[in-house]
Amino acid sequence: MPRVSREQAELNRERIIQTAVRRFKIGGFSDVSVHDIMQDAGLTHGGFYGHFDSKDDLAAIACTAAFDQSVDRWKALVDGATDERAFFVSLYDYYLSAKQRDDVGSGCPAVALATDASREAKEQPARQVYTSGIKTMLGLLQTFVRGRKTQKSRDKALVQLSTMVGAVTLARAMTDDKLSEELLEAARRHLKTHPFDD
Amino acid sequence: MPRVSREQAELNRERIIQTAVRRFKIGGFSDVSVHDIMQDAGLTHGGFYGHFDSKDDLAAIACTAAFDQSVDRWKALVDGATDERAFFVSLYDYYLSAKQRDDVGSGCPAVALATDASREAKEQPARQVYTSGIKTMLGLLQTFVRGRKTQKSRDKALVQLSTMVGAVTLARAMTDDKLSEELLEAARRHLKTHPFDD
DNA sequence: TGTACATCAGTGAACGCGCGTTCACTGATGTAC
DNA sequence: TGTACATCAGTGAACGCGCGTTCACTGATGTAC
Repeated sequence: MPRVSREQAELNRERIIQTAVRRFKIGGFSDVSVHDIMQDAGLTHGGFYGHFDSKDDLAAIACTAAFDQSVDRWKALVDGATDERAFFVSLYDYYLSAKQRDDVGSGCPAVALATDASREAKEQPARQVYTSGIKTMLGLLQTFVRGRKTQKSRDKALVQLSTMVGAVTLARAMTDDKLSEELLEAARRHLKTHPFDD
Repeated sequence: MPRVSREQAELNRERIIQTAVRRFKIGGFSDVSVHDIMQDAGLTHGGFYGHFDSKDDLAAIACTAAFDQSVDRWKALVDGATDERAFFVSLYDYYLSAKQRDDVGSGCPAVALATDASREAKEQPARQVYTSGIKTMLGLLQTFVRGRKTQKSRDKALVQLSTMVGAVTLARAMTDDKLSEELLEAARRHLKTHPFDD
């Protein structure tokens, strides 16, 4: 059934992007094919180039969408928290949970796309989008660290993100469930014990 | 020139493995082809299956070799250090350096292969090898943490590795050199300021 | 509001290419005498 | 030690397959009157 309404075409485009976000996070840019994404979105591969210039083009767009969604989720945690400490505790509990570890498709793009971004050329839009996504997250973290303009608060945000990203990255790779849980639990305990303003 | 000596054949095999270690760390398991590796090792692709059962087989073997080399490097740092604190400082300075960030082929497999491992099925040998490599590294770290049998020292090792892996992973993905350096510097400063036995 | 036609979103066959793997072949190496 | 022959490490063409991308086609949507 060719030719759908413009409204439907726009919905299809959005569905392709959302599917790409999920698939790229799970499988990486190069292991997920245009055919995979289009089929998953309920369309055929030929129509892809009516929506996007190339697979790389979609990768950059999907990367942008992924960080937008993730940043929105963080902001929702901010709104739901009574003070800075409560924000960080809810962030740790969410970020370092088994749920976020296992549901890669819905999880944080900072973890899922880090290696994919680093393997792209520096000129590739997807890698630049990834970099600016990380900057946004660091900015958000630092905003909620006490004494937010100091070197110490900056370091805190950088180390905090590194620890969270590293813990989830390692936890996802383990075949040993107990060790995987231990990694998340240790990071949670550490970050809560050595709070953002120590 | 077909048929080389058995000695030379063994050297060729070792060269293929070493080439695979470097290439897989840089490009990932699936983006590096058998042809790439064989050519890089100065051979033609057809001979590959005289040495290995499959590409997956090589991936597992290369993963083992990569961790062996990395663990040896850590042990050399142990031998070169006067006390535990000196060991950790030299580890941080080495691990969180621009050199280790930029030379992915020679760098730590825990960072380079983390996402590749996590995208393999749990039954895949390469992922199991990755997991046991991480266990070895954690064991080494914990051995040199004061009070090495406590929950605290275990957590310390887990968090330490997470922070190092996360910082290098993110630093590698950044297109912004200053931010990349900042990530490494913040992790170095943090880990040295909050020492292993705090 | 109804009709005639132009537009264009989506389809699926086709393209050239590189992949992992196989295999008949080559000729130096290894071995038996 | 020298010779004859078997072995087998490495070669490169070939396989079926899936990739990103292109394109002629279809028929419902959008538009002009």
